[in-house]
Amino acid sequence: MSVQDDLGRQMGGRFSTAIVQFHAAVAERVGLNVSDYKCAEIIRRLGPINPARLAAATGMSTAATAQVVNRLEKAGLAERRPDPGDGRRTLVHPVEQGTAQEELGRIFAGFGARMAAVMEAYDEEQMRTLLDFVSRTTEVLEAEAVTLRRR
Amino acid sequence: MSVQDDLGRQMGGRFSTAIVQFHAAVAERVGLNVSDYKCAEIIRRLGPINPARLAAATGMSTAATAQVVNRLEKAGLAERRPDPGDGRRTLVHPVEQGTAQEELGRIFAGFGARMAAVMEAYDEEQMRTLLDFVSRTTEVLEAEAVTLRRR
DNA sequence: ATTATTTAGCTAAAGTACTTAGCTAAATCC
DNA sequence: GGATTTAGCTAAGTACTTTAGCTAAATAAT
Repeated sequence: MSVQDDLGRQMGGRFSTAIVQFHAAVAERVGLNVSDYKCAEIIRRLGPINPARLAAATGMSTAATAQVVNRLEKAGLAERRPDPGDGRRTLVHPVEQGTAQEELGRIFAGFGARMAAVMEAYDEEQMRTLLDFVSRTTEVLEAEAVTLRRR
Repeated sequence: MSVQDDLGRQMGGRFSTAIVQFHAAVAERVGLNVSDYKCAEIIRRLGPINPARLAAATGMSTAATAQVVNRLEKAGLAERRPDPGDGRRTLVHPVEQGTAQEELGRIFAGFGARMAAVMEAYDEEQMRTLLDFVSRTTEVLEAEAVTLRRR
């Protein structure tokens, strides 16, 4: 039972479950379902984005994405605007102010503080190792997901 | 823009999305929805388990869990048996053989091989750091999820 | 230039999954 | 021995996702 095995087990089971549960709890707290919350995050992260790309990023159909955007507009978290360069296209813009955004800010401030406390245990060198590991693992996960879907 | 910020950003965004997407892809590949797949994993990991605990572990209602177990039984991934000690209780047992399990084995063998390649870059000391980080982060995530739901 | 095709996004209807409510049976309590 | 609690299930209602089909704008073809 090596350290590597421990790590693999932890990553595959409790850790990934914890991530999913945490995001589900955040979404619930803000009054969104998990899909809507995930889309809101992507919109905020990738700036103005068109529905097709949003659909591709989440793996959902474009129809489902349109309905997600409908709900996010109602919730005041996103806004549809016509693409000035192409009349067919729509750009979904993030809306930065509003109660939902403020609540999200508070939640992630609390989470950030706790993670900062965890981080204090590591020096610069170790943090570089952690970042490297997270980056590489992300790439493997993304690549595997694509491979699995492609077949 | 410190290494710590980079890590926080990566963890909050791309990494957690990648985990979710990967598990969704695996589930789809095996012909299950994400909830059913997650339950199957928990059943396999925690051995014979009763529906109430399974519901608590996933955050779903016991009613939804009963329906999940119905589908898993049909899929040949789990089996209900009466608890010998308490006639009210049911124990959900994992079923180890079958095509779905074999497919899962193949998928995780491939994933494991790629992660092993990532791991080669680290020595024992670094892997201990990684395991420590993952464990602590898991605890923070679980605690935060509970706190968010409690209020 | 006008028509045909492709592209982007949307709505509507159908299917699937989760929740709330209510039921049955076994164990425990008095 | 009857009342209450506990565990699990089914059924009906709600919500989200998909498939199918539509409209409008851009591009291609004749």
